[in-house]
Amino acid sequence: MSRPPEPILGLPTEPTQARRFGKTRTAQSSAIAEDYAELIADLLASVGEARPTDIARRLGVSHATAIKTVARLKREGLATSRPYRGVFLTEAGEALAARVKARHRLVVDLLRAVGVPAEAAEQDAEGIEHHVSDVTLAAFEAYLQR
Amino acid sequence: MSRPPEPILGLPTEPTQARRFGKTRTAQSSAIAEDYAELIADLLASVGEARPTDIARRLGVSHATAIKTVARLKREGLATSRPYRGVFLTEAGEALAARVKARHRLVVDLLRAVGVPAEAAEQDAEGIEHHVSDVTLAAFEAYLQR
DNA sequence: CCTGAAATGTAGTCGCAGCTACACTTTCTG
DNA sequence: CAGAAAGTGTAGCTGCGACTACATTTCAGG
Ligand SMILES: [Mn+2]
Ligand SMILES: [Mn+2]
Ligand SMILES: [Mn+2]
Ligand SMILES: [Mn+2]
Repeated sequence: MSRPPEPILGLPTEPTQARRFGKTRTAQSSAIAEDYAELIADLLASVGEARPTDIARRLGVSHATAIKTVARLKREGLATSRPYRGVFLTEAGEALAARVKARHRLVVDLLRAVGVPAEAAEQDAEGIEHHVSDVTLAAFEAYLQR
Repeated sequence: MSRPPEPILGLPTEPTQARRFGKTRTAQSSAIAEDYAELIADLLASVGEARPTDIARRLGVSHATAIKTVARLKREGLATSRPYRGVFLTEAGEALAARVKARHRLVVDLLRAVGVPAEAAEQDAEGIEHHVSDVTLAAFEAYLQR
């Protein structure tokens, strides 16, 4: 007979903590897809096309890396592309990009609102955004409208 | 002759954006080490030892994964361990754990302060914490003392 | 309209973080 | 104190995201 999960002083319960870390890992694995979707949408909107080289330069990675990751987006139904013809977003990809872009803005705004300097806010938001849940996002929105 | 880097409407300049994404990638690669250090310190403080199985259960990963990652921490000079004898932190590891723990608390407190519900704050902080720079952290602290 | 530069694609390698399976050691317990 | 249970370690596999090197295709200037 195994002992019942005895809670430890100050620490969350074991399954609770495991679930939290697990969700964080999941969020992390979608982070790159989110950034690609957002960036591709931005490029399509501002310059009319999203070429692998441009994506790569903006992300600071090699073009080979960008191309491989775009292949993953295609596998996941977020993007389309044909050889030598640039990258586009599917409906799902555009929807993701829109959500991600709105969230990005909100996170930056919240950081600015609590006194974080502009460049730090932009920098940190790039990572933070991927870990902000809908509940938290709603709280940010409420806070900003107060 | 290559065209001068013409800025694009609404988008950050190319090198700026690349630098931001790069820093985010770097932060991400230290995230796991940070969580391990914090957790090992917590276990040592609360139950007196940090066994691979406990670490694994708390993180929600297999014990094999925990052991491999601890090996990486040892390589990086953050932890020590001997076969079948549990894991300990080096001075560097303890210093990291202390910083990480303080930052974790501050992030949760900030989220709570702007109206994020308790569980969402705890959950999201687990990922957010790894992307909060010192500048942002200072701003959080100032805000909380307003 | 040719040709060289730029972009694109592909192959192969690496480290990390996950997993399962299995072997071995330590600890607990009847 | 012997055997069972629990913990530990190792091997081998996967996918991802990064890289370099090289081959191929497109495209723009002369
Ligand atoms: Mn981002
Ligand atoms: Mn973003
Ligand atoms: Mn964390
Ligand atoms: Mn933490």
